[in-house]
Amino acid sequence: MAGQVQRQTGVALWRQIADRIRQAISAGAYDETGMVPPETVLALQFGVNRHTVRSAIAALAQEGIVRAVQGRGTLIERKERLNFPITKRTRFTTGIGEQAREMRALLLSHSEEKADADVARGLKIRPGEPVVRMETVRKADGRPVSCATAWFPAARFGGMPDAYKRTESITKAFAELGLSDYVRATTEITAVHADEADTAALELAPGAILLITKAVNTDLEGVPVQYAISRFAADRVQFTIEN
Amino acid sequence: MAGQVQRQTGVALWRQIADRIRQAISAGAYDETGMVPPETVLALQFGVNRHTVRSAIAALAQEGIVRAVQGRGTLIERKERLNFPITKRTRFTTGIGEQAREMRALLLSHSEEKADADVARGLKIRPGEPVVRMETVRKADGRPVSCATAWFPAARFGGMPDAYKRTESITKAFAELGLSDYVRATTEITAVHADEADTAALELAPGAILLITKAVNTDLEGVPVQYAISRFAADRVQFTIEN
DNA sequence: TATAGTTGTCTATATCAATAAACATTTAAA
DNA sequence: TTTAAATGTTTATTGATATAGACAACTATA
Repeated sequence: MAGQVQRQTGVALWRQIADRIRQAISAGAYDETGMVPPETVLALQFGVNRHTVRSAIAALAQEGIVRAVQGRGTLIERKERLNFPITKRTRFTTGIGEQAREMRALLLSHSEEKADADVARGLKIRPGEPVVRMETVRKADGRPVSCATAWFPAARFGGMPDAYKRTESITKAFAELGLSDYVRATTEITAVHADEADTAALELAPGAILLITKAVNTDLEGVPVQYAISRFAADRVQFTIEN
Repeated sequence: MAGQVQRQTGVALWRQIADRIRQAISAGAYDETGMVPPETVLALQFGVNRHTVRSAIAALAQEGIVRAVQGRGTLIERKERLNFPITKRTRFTTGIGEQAREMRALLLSHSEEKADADVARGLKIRPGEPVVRMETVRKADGRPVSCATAWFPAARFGGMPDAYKRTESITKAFAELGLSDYVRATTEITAVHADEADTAALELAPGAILLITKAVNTDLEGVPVQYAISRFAADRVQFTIEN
């Protein structure tokens, strides 16, 4: 873990250090001991006071990633990064499903609305045409992985919210509505800092990073059936594109 | 631009606000006027003091994104986000090339070394086999877009650094070395906070986000010819995956 | 030439972030 | 039972961050 922390950047040192340790844990840097190095060692490594390191560790403990035990050291509690393959047949459940014991997909809310310019472009319909909108959260072993907003053409998939709520699966919901197969047409990926709403919904550390995908799924004739903007907790996932 | 800023997160308010404004500019939120809203309006919007907004704007001015003019307002100087398609035939120059006036690819350093476990897995060779390693920076219109570390099997592509330095293109360098075509096999995408070295190399705002790709290119027989880890300035690029 | 609207500067104060040094408490091993 | 090594607590001090209010300087427009 080379490289020093930066001062006067608007990002507190304890937060930079917390981010670095979280990343090191996720990369398996402390797998031999299962513990974070002693506070004094970290303080020396980062060139800061021990109290600053303690603030960082307190933040990681708050996230449930480590647990400090007096006299022993700081134990690593959780170490995860889910892999999410993006392919022509991208499905959440088969992509992440095998990597976690329990998968949940929750429908937070839904509504019928008119397509705005962005949605219309994604679904290749005219702006103003009716679409069904769903807000969902997906969890792996109880931990939120992503928030998503998805739109479907209302005429064809008006029953989507109901079917999704029952099946907890886009694929199964599509099947119930008569669409047995679909493919991923395009995926757009960006990264931003999480805003307040997503920080709460994804149970993130404040100021955390989101990976954002904008995806279009089509039926086998190439007609768009779903446009979705998903927001992933960047420190819990990675994407893999296989060509 | 809904949502308030968060306090006591280790990320200074002026920095959160700078990030939000930068993003809003990039999304085209102020295209009508070409100006950022007045400081008093922003202060009200974000629920902070005007001085805090001024700190944010000062940071953006430092980055060259806006320019504050007394009596007039704060003008938007630069507004960019390059699109980077990831396909079977992913090439940097054809992907980004058309979106910028001038493209440069600079070789910072290179060396011959033994493949470590990660590189060996990528190139499907045995750990310890000789590889050529190159550190490169790619720029669009003078602004750094990405830093990359690339490895090539030394036996086959020992001349890579020299060819790359002359041609400023992986594709052309491969061609010179007898490989007329290659395809992208896998791409892995993650996001992290930039460390000090990348902040400097990419001329980033401190604490900025990096999009990281780990990619393997193979020849037409499927033999790996390149393994590369690229680090992109997240607020300057987006990836598009077409299936 | 006023005037409204904007950015620039100044002073003062409160809170958060970071350092420093010393000591207490707990754990594990000698 | 010591002892070393680790985390926990306390106090004090400094610098960065944020708020508050007032006023100056500049621009565009009525």
